Amino acid sequence: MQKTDLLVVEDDPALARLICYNLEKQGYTVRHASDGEEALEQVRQRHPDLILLDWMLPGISGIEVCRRLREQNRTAALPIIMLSARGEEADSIRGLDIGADDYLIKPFGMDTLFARVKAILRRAPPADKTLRFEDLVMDRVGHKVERNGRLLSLGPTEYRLLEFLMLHPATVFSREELLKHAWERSSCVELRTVDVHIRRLRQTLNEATEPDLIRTVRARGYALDKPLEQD
Amino acid sequence: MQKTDLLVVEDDPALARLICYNLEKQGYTVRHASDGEEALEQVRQRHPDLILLDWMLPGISGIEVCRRLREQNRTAALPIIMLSARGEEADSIRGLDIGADDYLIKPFGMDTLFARVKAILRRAPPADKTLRFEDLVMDRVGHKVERNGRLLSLGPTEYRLLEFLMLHPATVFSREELLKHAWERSSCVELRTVDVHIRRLRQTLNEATEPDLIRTVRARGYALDKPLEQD
DNA sequence: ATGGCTTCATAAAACTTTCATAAGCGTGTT
DNA sequence: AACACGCTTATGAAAGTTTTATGAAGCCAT
Repeated sequence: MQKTDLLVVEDDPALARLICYNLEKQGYTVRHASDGEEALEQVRQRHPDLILLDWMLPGISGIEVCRRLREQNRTAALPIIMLSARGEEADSIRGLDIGADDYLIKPFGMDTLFARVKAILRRAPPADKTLRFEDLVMDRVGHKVERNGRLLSLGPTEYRLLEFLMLHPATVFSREELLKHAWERSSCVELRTVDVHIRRLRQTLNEATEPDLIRTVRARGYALDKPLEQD
Repeated sequence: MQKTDLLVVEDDPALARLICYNLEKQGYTVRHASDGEEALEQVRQRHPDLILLDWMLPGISGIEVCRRLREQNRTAALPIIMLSARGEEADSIRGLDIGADDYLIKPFGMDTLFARVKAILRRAPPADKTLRFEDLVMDRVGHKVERNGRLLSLGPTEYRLLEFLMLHPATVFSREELLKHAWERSSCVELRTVDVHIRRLRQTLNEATEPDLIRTVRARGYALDKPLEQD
C-alpha cells in the first residue's frame, strides 16, 4: 500500500511548513506549492490524493485553481479542502459551490486539520496509483508500463495517451477528445496526428501473439478495449 | 540495531554535563553542542534521532535553530524537545507551533526527561540509518556509500541527491523536485544543473560492467530504478 | 591550489508532427 | 453477390522540434 499523497497549497511559508510538517508526522507524503501556478504544475506532475488549498494566493487564486481542477476530467473528482481566513467566510460557501469538498477557517488547530483530512479520505479513499487493464499495468509513480511482465518503452505522448485510455477503459474517444486530454494544453495539432501515436502505441503494446487492446471505431475514434475472441 | 543518537544543545556547561551523563547511562549515544551554530553543524555532520534544544542560546536562538531544521526537508521530521526556563512558558506554545514535538520547563528531573525522550522516540522511532537499493548501500552514519563492496567517493551534492533517491526508490522526480529536496534551501539553481550532477552520480555509481541504476524519464525527470534486463 | 558547484555550448538522442500513399471499410448499385 | 466509389484509417518515412548527455571553462570556498 502506497502512502497517501497530499498537496498543500499555501503561500505563507510559516503556515505551510507547520501544516506540511505535522501532516508528514501523521504518515502522509506531503508536497507543497506556494502559488496557484505551481499547484497546477504539481498536480500535473504527480496526482495527489487530496489537496489543501489556500483561498488567497498570489497569481491564480485558490478558487480559480479549484475551478480549473474541476474542469479537467483527470482531476474532476480530486478531493479539495479549502483554507480561508476569518472574514472570508462568505466565500467558503462559494468555495463549496465551486466544488471544494470541505473548508477550514484559519486559524485552525492541527487536530481539526487531521480530522478533516481523515474524514475526506474516508469518504474518497485514495485511488490506487497503479492502473490495470487486462494484462497491462501502469505504474504512475515510477512512470513505467508493462504488459505481461514485459516492460514497455513509451514516448511521453504515448504514455499520456495510454494513461488517459486506461483511466477510461472501454470508452470511445474522438481524436478531438484525445488531443484535449492527452496532449499538453493549447497545442494545436492536426487531428490525424493522433493516428500516428495510436499506431506507435499499438506497436509497443502488442507483441506478436498478443491481441490488440486498442479498438478503432470508424468515424468516431479509438478505445482501449477487451479484444474480441477470434482465431 | 544501532544505538539511538541524541543531540543535546545547551549552553550552560553544568546542566549540559548533567543531561548528557544521565542520558548516556540510559544507553543513548549523546553528542553536545553549546550554541545554535554548533548545533546546526552537528546535525549536518551526523543526523541525530532526537534533539534536546535549549530555548535560550548565545548566537542563533533555539527557536531559530528549530525553524531552520524544519525548513530543510532532510531534517523536517527530526524530533525536537525544547527546553525552556520558567517564565518563558508563553513561548512554549510558540515552540510547538514552530514544530517542536515536546517541551520541558526547567528545572526538570531526570526521570521526567527520560520519560519524554522515550515517549517521543516511541512516537517516531529512529529511522534505520542504512539505506539499500539493489547492490547499493548507503551508510548515513559513516557517510559512506558502496556498490558491490566498492567504496564510492561522492561530492556533497551527489551524496544528497543519491540519498534522496534512495529514500524514494522507483519514483520519478522532476528536476524541480530534485532541486527542492537535494539542494540546500533557497538555492536558485538552473534546472539543467541537475543533469550534470546526475551524470557525475552515474559515472561514480556505474562501473564498466554494472547496469545503470538511474533511469532517465524523458520530459519528466529521473528515478533510481532497477535496471532493465538486457544483454 | 584543489575540489566541488554551476553554467554554457554543442553533440547526440529521442520524440512529434506532417505528408504522401496504401489499405480498409461501408454503402449503394448493378 | 459482386463491384466500385467515397470516405476513413494504417503505414512508412522525412523533416522538424524538443530534450538529454557531454565536455569544458569559470567561479567560489576551503
